[in-house]
Amino acid sequence: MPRTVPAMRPELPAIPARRRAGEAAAGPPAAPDNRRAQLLDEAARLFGAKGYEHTSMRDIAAAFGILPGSLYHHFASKEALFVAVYAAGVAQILDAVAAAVADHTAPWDRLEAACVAHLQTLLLKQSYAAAVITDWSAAQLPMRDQLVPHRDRYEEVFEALIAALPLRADVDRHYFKLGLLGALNWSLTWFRPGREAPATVARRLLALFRPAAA
Amino acid sequence: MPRTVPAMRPELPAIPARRRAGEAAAGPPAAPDNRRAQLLDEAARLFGAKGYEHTSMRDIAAAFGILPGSLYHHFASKEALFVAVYAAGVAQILDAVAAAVADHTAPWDRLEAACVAHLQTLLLKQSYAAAVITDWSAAQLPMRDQLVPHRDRYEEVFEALIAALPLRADVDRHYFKLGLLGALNWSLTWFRPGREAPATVARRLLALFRPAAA
DNA sequence: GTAACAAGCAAACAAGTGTTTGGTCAGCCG
DNA sequence: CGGCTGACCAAACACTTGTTTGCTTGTTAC
Repeated sequence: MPRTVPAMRPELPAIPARRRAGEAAAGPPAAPDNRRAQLLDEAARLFGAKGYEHTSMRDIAAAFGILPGSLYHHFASKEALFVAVYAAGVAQILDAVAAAVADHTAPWDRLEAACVAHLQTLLLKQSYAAAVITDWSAAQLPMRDQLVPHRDRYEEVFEALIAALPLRADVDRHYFKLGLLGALNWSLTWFRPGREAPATVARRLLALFRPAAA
Repeated sequence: MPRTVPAMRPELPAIPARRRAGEAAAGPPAAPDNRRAQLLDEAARLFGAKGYEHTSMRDIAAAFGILPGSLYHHFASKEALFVAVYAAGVAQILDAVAAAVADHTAPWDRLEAACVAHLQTLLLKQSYAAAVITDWSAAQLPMRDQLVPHRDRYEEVFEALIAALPLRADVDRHYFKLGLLGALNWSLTWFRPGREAPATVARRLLALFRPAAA
C-alpha cells in the first residue's frame, strides 16, 4: 500500500501570476537586487499588521505574488526573514530619529524631537517599525537573542540624548531611559488613530518626565 | 526513506493518569467545583510562561492529566479559557493592589504601594497575572474586545489613586496614568530576575514621576 | 553556444493545531 | 433498582503550519 505515485496531479486553478516575464518584456527587469528589498517590504507590512504568529509564509508569498516554497530562495527560514525585517526596521527608525535630532541643539529639544520621531515612525505603521515592537514578547525563541543587539543599538541613541540632559542629581538616568521608552512604547497598546496625533502623544508623555530637570 | 502510510499512527506512550478514581477511593472527590479552578490555575501557569500562541490545548490537558478533548467539558474553546484566565488574573492583581493600598493614607504612599504590588504580582509570575499582559498585542481577535473591559476596570484603580495626588496644574492626569502604567508594564520586556527586585523597580520608576508633585 | 545562475513553480511532507463525536463509568437521587 | 448527570477517554476530523525536493525557466557571462 502504498506508495502513492507521488508525481502528477495535473489540474489546478492556481494563478500565481508570473511577474518577471511581464516586467522583462516591458523594460529592465524591475530591479537587480531590489527584489529582496521588495519582499522585505511586504513581509514587514504583514508582520506589522498581524504580528509574527498570525502571519504565515503563505500569506507573505501570496502578497508578493509567489509560491510559498519560493520564499526560501531569499530567506532560509521564517525566523531569518523576521530578523531581517527587524534589522531593517531598526535601521529605518534609527535614521528617522537621527534626522529629527539633527535639527536641534538644546538637550531637551533634541530628546523631544527623538520621541516625536520615534512615535511617529512606530504608530503610523507606514513602515517596518511596527514589526519592531509588536511581537517582542512572543519571541521567546533563540530568535530573541538575535533581536536584542539591534534593540540595544537603537536604545543607545536615547542613552546619549539622556546623558546630555541637565537632570536633578537624584534622578537615575538608566531608569529614566527605561521609563521613558516604556511610556512611549506602551502607547502601541492604547493608541487609536484619529484621536491625538503621535507627535502630540510623544510630547505629552515626555512632559511627564520634564519636571526632573535640574 | 521514512515512508509512512499517511493514515494511522497507532503507537502512543500516553499515560494520562486517571485521577478521579484514586481520589474517590481515598476520600471525598477532591473538590466539588474546585476542579474548574484547578484547571484555570494550570492554564494560567502555561499561558503566563509560554504565551497564548505557544500554549496548545494539548499542553494544558497534559499538564492537568487529562486528554485534550476533555477540556471542552469545562470551556467551550481555547479563547473562552483564556478569557476566563484573564478575568481571574485581573481579579487577583486587583486584590493584591487593593490590599497593599489599604495600608497607607498619604496619596503618594498609596500610589507607591499600588505600583509595588502591581509589579510584584506581574513579574514574579506566581500567578495568572503574567498572562494578563504577556499576549496583549497578539490578541487581535474579537477576544480583545472581551479583555478590554477587565483591563479598564483595573486601570480605574490607578485613576482613582492618581486623582488623589497633589499634582502641578500643568500635569495631565490621563497621560500620567498612561505613562506610569506604560513604564511599569514595559518592564516585562527587560526585567530579569536576580537583579533588582520588582519592588525596587516599581519604586524607581515611580520616582521619575514624582517631581510632578505640586 | 553553452554553462551557470538566480528565481520561481509544483507538489508534496511531517508535524502540529483546535475541535467534534460517541461512548464509558462513577456516583447521586428518587 | 433505574435513570440521570458530570467528568472523562479514545479516536478521529479537518485544517494549517513551516519546510523540502525536483524541476523549469529567463537571463547573464564566458
